[in-house]
Amino acid sequence: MDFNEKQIHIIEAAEQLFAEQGFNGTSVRDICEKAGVNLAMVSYYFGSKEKLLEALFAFRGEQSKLKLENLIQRKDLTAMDKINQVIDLYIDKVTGRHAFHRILAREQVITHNGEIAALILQMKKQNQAYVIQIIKEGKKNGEFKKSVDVPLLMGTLIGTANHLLITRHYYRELDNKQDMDEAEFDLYMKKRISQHMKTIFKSLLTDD
Amino acid sequence: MDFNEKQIHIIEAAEQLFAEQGFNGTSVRDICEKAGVNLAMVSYYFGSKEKLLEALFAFRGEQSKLKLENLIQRKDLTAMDKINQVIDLYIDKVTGRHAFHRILAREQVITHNGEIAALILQMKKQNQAYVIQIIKEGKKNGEFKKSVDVPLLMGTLIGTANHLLITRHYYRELDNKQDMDEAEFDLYMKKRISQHMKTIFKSLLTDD
Amino acid sequence: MDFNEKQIHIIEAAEQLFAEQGFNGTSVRDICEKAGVNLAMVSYYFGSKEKLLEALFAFRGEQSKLKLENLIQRKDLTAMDKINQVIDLYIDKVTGRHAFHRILAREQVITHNGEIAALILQMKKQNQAYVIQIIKEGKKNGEFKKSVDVPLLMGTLIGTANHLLITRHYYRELDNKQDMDEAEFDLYMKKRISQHMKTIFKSLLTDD
Amino acid sequence: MDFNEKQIHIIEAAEQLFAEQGFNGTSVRDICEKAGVNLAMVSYYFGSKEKLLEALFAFRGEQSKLKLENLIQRKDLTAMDKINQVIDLYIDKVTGRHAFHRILAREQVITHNGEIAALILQMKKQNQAYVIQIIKEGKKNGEFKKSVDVPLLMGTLIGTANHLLITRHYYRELDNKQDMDEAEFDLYMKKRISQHMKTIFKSLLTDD
DNA sequence: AATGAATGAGAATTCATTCAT
DNA sequence: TATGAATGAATTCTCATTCAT
Repeated sequence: MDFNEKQIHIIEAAEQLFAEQGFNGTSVRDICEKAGVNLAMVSYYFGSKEKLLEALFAFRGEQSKLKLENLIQRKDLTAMDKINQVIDLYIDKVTGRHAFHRILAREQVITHNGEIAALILQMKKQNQAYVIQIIKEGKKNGEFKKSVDVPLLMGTLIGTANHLLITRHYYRELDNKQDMDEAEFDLYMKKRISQHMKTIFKSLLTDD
Repeated sequence: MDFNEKQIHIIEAAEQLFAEQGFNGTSVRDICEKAGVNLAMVSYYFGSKEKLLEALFAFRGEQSKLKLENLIQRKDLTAMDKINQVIDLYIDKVTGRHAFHRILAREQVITHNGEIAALILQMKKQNQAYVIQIIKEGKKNGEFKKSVDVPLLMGTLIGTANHLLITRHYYRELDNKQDMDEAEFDLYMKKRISQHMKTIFKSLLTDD
Repeated sequence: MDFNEKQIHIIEAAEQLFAEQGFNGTSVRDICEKAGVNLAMVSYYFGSKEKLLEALFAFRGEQSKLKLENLIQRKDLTAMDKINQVIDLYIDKVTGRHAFHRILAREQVITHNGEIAALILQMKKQNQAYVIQIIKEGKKNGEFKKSVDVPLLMGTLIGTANHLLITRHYYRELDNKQDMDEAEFDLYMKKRISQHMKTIFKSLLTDD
Repeated sequence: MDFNEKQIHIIEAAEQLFAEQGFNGTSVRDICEKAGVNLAMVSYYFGSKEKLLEALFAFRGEQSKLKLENLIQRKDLTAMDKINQVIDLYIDKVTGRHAFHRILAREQVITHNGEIAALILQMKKQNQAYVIQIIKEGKKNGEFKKSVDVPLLMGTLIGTANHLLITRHYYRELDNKQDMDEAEFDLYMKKRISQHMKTIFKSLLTDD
């Protein structure tokens, strides 16, 4: 779990490429070229391409939980505020420059690797626990009325954000936004998705 | 667009494997072995592995629109009924034995192929048009009150259904359902997802 | 040695392609497409691709000797006239639309096939015999003085004509004739080669 | 243009095989077996079979010009001597163990590759320039009288030498030299061709 | 007499990985 | 610690040919 600078550099190159081209669509040569390191370095540092993927998951998984942990403990926010921040946090992760979540969206590929599956499961459990806690809190103080299927709700958030991100180029055409530049359109979609998810969460959690 | 029996057989074998292992993770050898045909048949019938994927999209795309078309014209259903049926129709497609939609969920891989991207865009446009029509109808007759971002709502349906399907094995563990057999658990998840999506749609479309 | 219309049609298609792309560079599929016949026809009619080449040699070899035979018997021409006509006849064959001689120029490929080698040898012997006869005649009547290595002289004619034909596009650039159209340039080269070869033959056969 | 020992070894193996069997008739497997290297080495070192051919042309092309350059500058030789040496130099190249010129004789195959065509054109231009210079020199000092089509004369030298080399086995039979061993016959042919070409050049360049 | 379907063998190339240095 | 060279296995695709009809 301790990666040196060069290893991190390789992991980040791999992350980009895996997100863009998939695991099988990315060659070790591609990764090393992008990272500007010798072809043998992946095997040397990680043992194999598959182990590099594991390293990537271990590396990014580590970083993920911190923000949620902090969020949950804040006293100055309502439960709804927190939920909204969770939403934006997820959307940020999915749309952000770290391509990790785009890789997660293709988990199938990875399913065969027990090591990785375990990491993902653990991450999901933890995140879910945080959200459940927020909702519990909201119910206790009367903000939230209804009961809700939290795991599915989290799946909705992740699934929707991922899907819309991956297929955003279709929305560009469907909405006739071809004149926007890439960055502008990404921001536009991000806000739109955020708004949409918040509406959903609010509907499901409150009486209106 | 006219495929003979053998071609369809190969397409179906490919569909399964592409869904399970991704396009790049599936070799022509795999496909031919699964289909029980000679290794050269993919090239012979489709020209290349990529063209086989195109054929798959052309083949399944064709079949998809019919059901929605029929649904929309029924006079005996309320708009909400129709929406609920649309939801079940999608979930059926995603969870059904035709693995086509699981492949769609990895559209990135495919994006580089203009032929396929065009097919998908067209399909999406059409499906969206149907749903918009249902919602319009619902508004007109007073069933639906609120305005809603239909493209994102469709994305929510597809994204959520896909994601939950793909990651369903996590829910097995999260919910302690390890004792259910595969089929039973799939049915359970299907119902749960359906319920969940219907709740979301209802919340967004009506005043409760 | 009796070919029906369809067989001749295939042979002619093959002739063109073999000349342009070589024997190994031409697929049976190419030939059948060019000839507009079913892919199985080459095997059906000729047994194999190699046998098709044999058939081509047998077919064109047959046609070749007639003109020389006629030429030799004419009484109205001097030996020098006849030699000059032999030169033009060869150049015509090499530059003409029948690509047969362009294939001959790549005999190496073919050398392994005894059947074909025998055909070529026989053809060469015969043609040489004709030329030797003309030269004998010329010496007898005092036209030609010198002795000459006839086989090599024939080789010079064929080798030069073939080589210049094959590499004629280089001469286009070397001579700055890029503005001439294909046909015009071919005619220009043909005349130039003819003139050149006649000068050589005259030098070698007469006292000037 | 800088090849290591192993690359040169592969190039030389390829050279032999391309000369014997043509480019299309030679598989990468053949080349690697002959060179005693791993099958993947051709791709590894040259990128592709086609690029290997380019490398071969670049490699041999480089070596070719040096000898002519030296020859032209010698003060102890008459122009005729130099011409005769040019002839022998070409015949040596064509008959020598370096199979490069036998490949050149099949230039058609290669024509589609612009890289190679350019290399050949440049080589031809240069060689021609050298010969033109020798002839100019000869005319200036009164050795040569007549004007001559130098490009065609060079074509005659190359075309004839190539053709006679390629078809030398026919001459074995035509001349009843079946009892000579391979090396002896090659030497015999070489001398004969040399004599023949010198006679032609002398006839065309001088008054007798 | 003719052909569409099928196939086994072989083609070139790419891949992840290893190893001597 | 780092790497250039090397490689065996696997990849997709093309090929000439066969065969049932």
